[in-house]
Amino acid sequence: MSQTVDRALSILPLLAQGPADLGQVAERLGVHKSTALRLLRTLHEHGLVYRQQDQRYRLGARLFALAQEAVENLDVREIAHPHLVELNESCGHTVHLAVYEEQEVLYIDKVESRYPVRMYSRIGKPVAITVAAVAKLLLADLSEPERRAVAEKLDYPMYTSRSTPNAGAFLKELTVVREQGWATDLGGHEESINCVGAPIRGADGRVVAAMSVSAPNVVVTAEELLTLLPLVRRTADSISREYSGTTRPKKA
Amino acid sequence: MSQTVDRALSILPLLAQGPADLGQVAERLGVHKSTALRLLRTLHEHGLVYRQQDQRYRLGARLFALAQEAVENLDVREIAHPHLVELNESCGHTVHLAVYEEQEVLYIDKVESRYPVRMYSRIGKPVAITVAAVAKLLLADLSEPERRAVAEKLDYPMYTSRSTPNAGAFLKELTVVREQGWATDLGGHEESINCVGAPIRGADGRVVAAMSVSAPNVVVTAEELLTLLPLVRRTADSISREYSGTTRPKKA
DNA sequence: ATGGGTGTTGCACATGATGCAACGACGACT
DNA sequence: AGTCGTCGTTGCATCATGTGCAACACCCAT
Repeated sequence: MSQTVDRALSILPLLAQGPADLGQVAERLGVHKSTALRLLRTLHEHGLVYRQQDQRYRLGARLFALAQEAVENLDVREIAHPHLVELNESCGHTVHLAVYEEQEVLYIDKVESRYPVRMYSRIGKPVAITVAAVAKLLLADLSEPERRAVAEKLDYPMYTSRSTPNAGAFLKELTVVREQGWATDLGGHEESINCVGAPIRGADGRVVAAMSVSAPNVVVTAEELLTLLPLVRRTADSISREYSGTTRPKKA
Repeated sequence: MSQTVDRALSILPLLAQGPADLGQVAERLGVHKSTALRLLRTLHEHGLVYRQQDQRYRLGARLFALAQEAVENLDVREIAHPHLVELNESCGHTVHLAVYEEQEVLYIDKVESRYPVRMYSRIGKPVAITVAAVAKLLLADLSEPERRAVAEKLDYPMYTSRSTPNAGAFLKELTVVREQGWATDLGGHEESINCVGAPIRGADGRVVAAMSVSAPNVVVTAEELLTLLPLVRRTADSISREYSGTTRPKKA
């Protein structure tokens, strides 16, 4: 809508692919060098873009700070976190929390049991939307036309032989998930990893987030993991209750 | 430099403090509502801003994705990570990696030993620049006038009684660090926590990053932690060598 | 019904963004 | 050493673009 801003913002994803010099930016934006320069300078002033020694531009530090603050302001996360930790302590597996936004599902919290894995490598990263348990839960709550629209637009990469193959299968799965109120991912993303998840609902009953427990085959079988389902659902419900309590419903 | 973009970008930190509605944004920007609307729409199209059910705006998901990709493109981090893990395994303490950028020092990697702490609460967050070992290392490498300029501009919060009290003390400390090639933070940020750090240098000898090992008093005394210094320095040097090898020096 | 509070649209104006061309700095190549 | 080529930078004239206004549409509360 605003051409100037539009152009400026287009620089960010461009630089996300790697550093670029002024000429490259101008070219890929389709504008004159001087224009690109001014945009970059403005981005620079706001710390979104950084100029390294070789004069090339790359994404800047303020982006982290912003993403940081953004995630910390999500009240669902705030409320859910202690519950996630508790669940993790009682079952020992990895626990995820995710939300849906603009056709994307992304993790906003994670509690990992054993290894001190680089957690940020996941947080913020888009989830494998067609197979993850949390993704199914979040999408299942959309209205039927919305679900259909999203399902059509998605790609269906076959991570494994048990990945969701196409839109039809996905919609069907969503219907099941919607009715049963929980979801699984049995080796659909990585052959040896299974997940069980449950939805977190706001005061109006709509799904605002989803959580899941993941564990590799080598630790527990899928059947064993499924025995955790009641516990997962209880946890999700606790979070829902607490969240509904603090949040004053704006809608009917 | 570009007024429109400048205004648009000013919205981001504003929203970082919490969701806001159109009126609030317009007011705090000092522009007409319709202007704010157009800016927000543009930000929205790029996914940097999200509109929640109550119509208020908050920071959007793409921000994470961008911050994500940004950090993953830092080649120092890529190279350093395995070394950090190794160091962590041999000493058991928390290991940090940080860089300097635009008068700020920020963590870009962290390996934590025991607890599955919410690691992202730190990564990307600005470091306590006047006391942290890594901050001293990074700033010590600046030219003398730069150091002075930065030191003057900083605040010197007294986190503890051993925090760096003022610019003079800080500059003095930087000189020491510069000469000895390593740095410590002995309870300067949190009373019970000590750190030892060493610089990582590029092919041209300039400090490109800094790493440190941190441990609370209750686990090891400061003296014991200092015995790790040789190991920390060796690790930093290994990273430096590897980084210098892969990076083709652009400057003399 | 009525009022105040939102968010939204269309439009006339001029501000501010644009591309050009010329300059300067630096390195490379001969 | 000299010259060419590349890249970033600047000032400027043009007019496309962003701007604020005022009116409208909407929702909720009274």
